[in-house]
Amino acid sequence: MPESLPSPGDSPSQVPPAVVSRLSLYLRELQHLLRNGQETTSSSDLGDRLGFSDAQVRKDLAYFGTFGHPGIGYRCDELVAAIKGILGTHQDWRIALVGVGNLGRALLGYRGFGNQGFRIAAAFDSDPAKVAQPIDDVPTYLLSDAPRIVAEKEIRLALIAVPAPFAQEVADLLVQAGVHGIVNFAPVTISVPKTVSIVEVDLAIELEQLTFAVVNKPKSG
Amino acid sequence: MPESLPSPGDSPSQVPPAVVSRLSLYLRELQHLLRNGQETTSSSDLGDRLGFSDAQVRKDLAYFGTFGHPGIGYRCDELVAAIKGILGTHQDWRIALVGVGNLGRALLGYRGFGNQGFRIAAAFDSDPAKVAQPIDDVPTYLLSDAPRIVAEKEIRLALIAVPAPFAQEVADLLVQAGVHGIVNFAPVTISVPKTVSIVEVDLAIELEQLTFAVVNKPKSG
DNA sequence: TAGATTGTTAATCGATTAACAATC
DNA sequence: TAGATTGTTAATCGATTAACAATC
Repeated sequence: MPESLPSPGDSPSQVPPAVVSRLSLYLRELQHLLRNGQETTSSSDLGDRLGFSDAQVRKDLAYFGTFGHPGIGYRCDELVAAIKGILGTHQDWRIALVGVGNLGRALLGYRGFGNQGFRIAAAFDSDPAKVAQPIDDVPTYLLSDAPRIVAEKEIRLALIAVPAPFAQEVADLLVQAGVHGIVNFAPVTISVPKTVSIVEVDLAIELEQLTFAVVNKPKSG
Repeated sequence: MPESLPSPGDSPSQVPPAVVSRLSLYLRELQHLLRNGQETTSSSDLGDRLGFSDAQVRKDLAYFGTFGHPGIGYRCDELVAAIKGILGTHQDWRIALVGVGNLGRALLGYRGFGNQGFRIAAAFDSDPAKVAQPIDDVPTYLLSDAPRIVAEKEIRLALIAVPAPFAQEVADLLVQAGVHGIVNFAPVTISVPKTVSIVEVDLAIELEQLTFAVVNKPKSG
């Protein structure tokens, strides 16, 4: 039987960042197994599916507690709940989206946040024409209303989908408004206070990782 | 004066993956410096801007050759050319996009590939209605035409932007058609032969990394 | 020249892997 | 019970940092 579920904030102060991203992969795979009716799994099964060793799966989880059953493995539903607790996604998170261009609209239309505990609760743009009406049921506002709306709706995360030259000022405004975490899609490094977390997603960089790998493959053309 | 430019494929067989992703960040920052008229930089300047140590910048570059000038630093244009050579983006890459939904259309409309050496040369979907006409000047085709079009246009990279349940079969088809590298936006782990490179981009996972960081911040609410 | 900065080696630090007693 | 599998410790491996001679 597992210990009491971990509550967010309990995590040991020094967990390697790589561990946290694997946790997300474990979660995704466990949810997949559950959908297929599989009730338990083991560190070697889970590792095999994702390309990690059984030892790594167990070590990663051990940073946060003991969630398995010796001789049995892990109950998928228990481990899902445990990992959600660790990642902080047992609660729902409201998100602000800034920038209602092509990418912004795609993010607004993306189903797939929902079942992971995320919801875009407001979208902002500085162009009045783009925020004239709700998009995919998400209310839209002028960027200048962000401080008020973020406070009212208790929004803590934001997605920045504006052109690169505006990303830093938008980030500053969001931080000012009380946002604690930002995913930045603009291809520029932005700086935020140490109290704010940031994740950068840059498509060109992902593609460069790919070309490097392709060009340096052992052999195949 | 730098050695001859590295040509793709020259890279030492064992370069840590983290080094390659920093290389992309160096490139992005160097291009930013160039646009601002800055002709040279140093490992400590570059490191400061991105949050790395000067030693790390120099060590990363040393995996691939010597590109700096002792006492002077690095000429931005030389280093840009060198890094593009390493990453393989000195040449242009043609890309296939599969899945013309919300995300697919956003990717088609994304300006920002272009100046990094990438171009979406064809878009595919299995719904005839979605591929009735070009989108943002990109020709669209039925997915079943992918093998022929990929060969004709000498496409080597692909973006998968289809719903999760279809991602694996689309990947299989693309590999069959001769694609060497895939960026997968579907929230599912897909497997490809060892000769094919893959990069996974999952928005929910990025957000989970963020909530973990937010929930575990030293202190701030 | 003196000051700045590289490329590289050696030392430190951190993460992964292997092994195994404890458990079901 | 015998077989399976965990959680954890110790050993290995790899990446980062610090230091410095060489260079401009």
